[in-house]
Amino acid sequence: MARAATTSDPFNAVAEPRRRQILTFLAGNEHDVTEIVVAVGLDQPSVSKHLGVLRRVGLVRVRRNGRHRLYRTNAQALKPMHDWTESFERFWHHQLQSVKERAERTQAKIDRSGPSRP
Amino acid sequence: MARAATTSDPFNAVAEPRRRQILTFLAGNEHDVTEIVVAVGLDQPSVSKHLGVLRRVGLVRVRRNGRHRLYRTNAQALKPMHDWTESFERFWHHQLQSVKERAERTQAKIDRSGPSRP
DNA sequence: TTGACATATTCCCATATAAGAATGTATTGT
DNA sequence: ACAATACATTCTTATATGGGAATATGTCAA
Repeated sequence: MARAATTSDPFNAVAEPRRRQILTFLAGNEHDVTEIVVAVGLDQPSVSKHLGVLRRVGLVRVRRNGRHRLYRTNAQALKPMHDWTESFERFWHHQLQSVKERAERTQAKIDRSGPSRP
Repeated sequence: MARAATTSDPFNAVAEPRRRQILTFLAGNEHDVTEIVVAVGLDQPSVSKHLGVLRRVGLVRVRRNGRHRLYRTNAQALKPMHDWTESFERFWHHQLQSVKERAERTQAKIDRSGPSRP
């Protein structure tokens, strides 16, 4: 069996680099499909399929305007990912702190050993 | 072609729910493989394979202790994901703000229309 | 050395995709 | 109504897994 469907899991939907690229492009401003095609350098059907995935997991919203469809990133749908990664924040702080302290101890040792000589 | 290899992209490595589960379990405390097997309810070979993926992308570190291998989450490797999602933070704030303002306008309209009646 | 225990690796298979090509479907302008 | 424009969908195919089973590797204890 393979992993959970990209169509139901934001983590999986975002695992595809092109889709991240699209989400970044659509953050802030609406764009129609043709503009997205130009921006990401993929053919139109591929873009439409990626947009379909993003739409099904709620990562983008669509609005119709004549024969154009205007897409934009629904940033709120990324908040769960942000929250999940954030739950590790205190650990990477710990680790960075450890590295820093070790470096300081090492430096102190060097200092105590007196001036370096050729 | 399929997506970027799970072995080279942290986003993709984390797309698998079991691996997220493992990372959460290994955050803060070291655990050997048998403990992980019990914690996530998978068979040992599957766990070892997931750990292999996580190790190759740097999301976990290993330390050998006798015949045991102690794994722990390398939280720092999650920071890029945190940063990426965070770049959308101002947009979801905007959107939440819009929702809030619309609600307030609606409420004001209701208030102006006078007390409700049966 | 032998055996038990802890892990990793390999092989096989079913499934999920992503890209590419071709085709279908609206919607607008004339 | 008709052609053109803008997208979506379907079909096919090559590839990447994830799980299960079996097996290999490594390390400690007696």
